[in-house]
Amino acid sequence: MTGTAQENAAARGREPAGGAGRLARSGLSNEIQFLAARARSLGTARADSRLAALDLKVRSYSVLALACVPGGLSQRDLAEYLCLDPSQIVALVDGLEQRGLVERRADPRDRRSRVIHATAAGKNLYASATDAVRRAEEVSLRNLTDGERNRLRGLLRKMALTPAD
Amino acid sequence: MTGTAQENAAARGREPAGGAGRLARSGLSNEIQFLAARARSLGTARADSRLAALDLKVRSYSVLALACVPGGLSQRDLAEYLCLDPSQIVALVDGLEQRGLVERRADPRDRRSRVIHATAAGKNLYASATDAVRRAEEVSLRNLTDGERNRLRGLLRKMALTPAD
DNA sequence: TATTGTTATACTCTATAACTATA
DNA sequence: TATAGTTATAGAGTATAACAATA
Repeated sequence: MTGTAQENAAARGREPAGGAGRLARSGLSNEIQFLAARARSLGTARADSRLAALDLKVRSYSVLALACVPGGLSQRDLAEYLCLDPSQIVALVDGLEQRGLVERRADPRDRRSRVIHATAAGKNLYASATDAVRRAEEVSLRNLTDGERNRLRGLLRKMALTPAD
Repeated sequence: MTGTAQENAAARGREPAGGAGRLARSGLSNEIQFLAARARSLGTARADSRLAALDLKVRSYSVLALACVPGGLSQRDLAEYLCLDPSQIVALVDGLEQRGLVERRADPRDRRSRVIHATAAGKNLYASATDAVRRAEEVSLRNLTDGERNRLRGLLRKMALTPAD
């Protein structure tokens, strides 16, 4: 066997399954935004299926992760970090709070604000959840070396984590 | 003025707006999947707002883009590339077809399949749409050099465009 | 038997506006 | 007057199963 599967398919005069070869030549596949969207779609599906055993999804897992940040974060902060509307945070925090995983604490410096903290149970579940998410991410990144993963992480941080417009 | 805005904020003893500093230290912000999801959220919002003038969204724009690939693609292919269920493609193609932007053609080699082709009007609109999308992407990538953009594109292609599990 | 496109349906997610309590 | 959280509601997106036509 010589050459890649795609080269072999091309040598046989047809595209690989699903016509992925033609996609690779479309303008879309050179758009960083499209690639990020595809990476996200494939990745959340993989993570959701692994988080299901813990009765979590990527969305609730993300809230739990931020609730584990020392000092906690306000619901406003959660909305901003997760690119969700503040009204959507309510149900997510409600669900975790009813399971005893997080709690809303009063902010002594601003009584309008509620600071979300993970409970001990929440931190325990978060530890299991990060393992599940890491295994899912391992699948998504299977074609990248450690060095490539670090470079990709740095570039994405620069793209997605820098101050807004 | 010396130092970054974040350093200045830290020097004043508080976090930058929205507590972004604390986010940067959370485990979440080191997950490539989370960063890809954030990049996608911010990017699609920017692109959608610019595509609105053309009566398109990122989803319909993506279908139009693939319809412009020479030879066209089956609806099954569209679903696979866009990570959507085949049943969702129907309404997207319907909408574009009713506007005369794409057409369903019979596949002579498989009469079950319909090949989606962009019309001349569709190709014209696609040209305007790619400009709009490029301007939106420019905002998302404003902190990256050309070299960094090329590296990011290559890494994302490797991550999101390689054969499935 | 399996696959393509399609329809129908229910479910989740998302966006918007309004309300309350605080600031 | 503005902001944090909340509620209600409508709209958009998504997943599933079933069906007809074709392979």
